[in-house]
Amino acid sequence: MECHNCPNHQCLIKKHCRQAPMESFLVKKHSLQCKKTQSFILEGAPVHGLYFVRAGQVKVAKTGRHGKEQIVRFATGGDIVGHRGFGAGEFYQISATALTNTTLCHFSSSTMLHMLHQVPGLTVDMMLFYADELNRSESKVKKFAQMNVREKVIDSLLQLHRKFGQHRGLLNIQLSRKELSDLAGTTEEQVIRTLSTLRKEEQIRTEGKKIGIINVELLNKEISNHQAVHHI
DNA sequence: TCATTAACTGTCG
DNA sequence: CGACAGTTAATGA
Repeated sequence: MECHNCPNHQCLIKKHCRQAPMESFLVKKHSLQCKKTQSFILEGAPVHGLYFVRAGQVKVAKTGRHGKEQIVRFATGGDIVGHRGFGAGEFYQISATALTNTTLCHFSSSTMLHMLHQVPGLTVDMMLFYADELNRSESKVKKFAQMNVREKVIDSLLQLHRKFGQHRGLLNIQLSRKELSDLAGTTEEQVIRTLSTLRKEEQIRTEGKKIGIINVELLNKEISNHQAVHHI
C-alpha cells in the first residue's frame, strides 16, 4: 500500500510523504487487515507502535475498574490510533477495535521516533494533533459532569452524525445499543429506553441497529437549552 | 430446528 | 438512574 496513491489526504504521513527523509521510513510501514469486531490494540498490552487507519471504522475504548467500557473516540480513514502509547508509557491505556473490516498502516515506535526527529513538519503536525485531542477530552469531562441520560444519548447521536454523517436518513455507522451506552456513559437499558422515547417523539427513526436523526437542528437546540439550564 | 445473541420491557432499590 | 430478570425477535449452525 503506497502512501502516494492513498485516498486519505488528511493523513499526516501522506501529507509529508514527499519529504526526502521519509522514503527510508515508508518502506518500514506495515499494512494489515482487521476484520469486524477484531481488536488490534489491547488495554494493558505492551506498546508496539502507532496505527493509521487507511480504510474502515475503529472504536477506541477504555475499561473502568468496574468493568465498564467507555468509548473514547472513533477513527476512520486518515486518523491516528495508539498515539498515547509510544515514547512515554510502556503499556497501552486504551483498546482499539475494528467496527468494520479495516485496513491499517502500522509503524513501530522506533520508526516513528526516528521519523519525528528527521521531519520537523510532521512533528509540528503531530503536536497540533495532540493539542486538539487534549482539548476534546477536556470538554468531554465537562459534558459528563452536567448531562443527564437523555442529553448524553442525544449528544452521542449528534457526535456520530458529525463524524460519520447520514445516508438515506440513517447514520453511516452501526453500533449495538451496548456500544452506544459505552459511548454515552450510561447503561444499555437506558439507551434503549431513550431511543424508544426519541422514536415516539419522532426525533429519530430506527431500522434494527441503524439509527437515523430526523432533525439535527432540533436535537442540537435541546442539548444547548438543557446545558444552559444546568449552568444556573 | 434448536441454540445463541440482541433488542426491548417491567420492576425494584 | 442503575441493576436484574424476563420476553421477544432475529440469526445462524
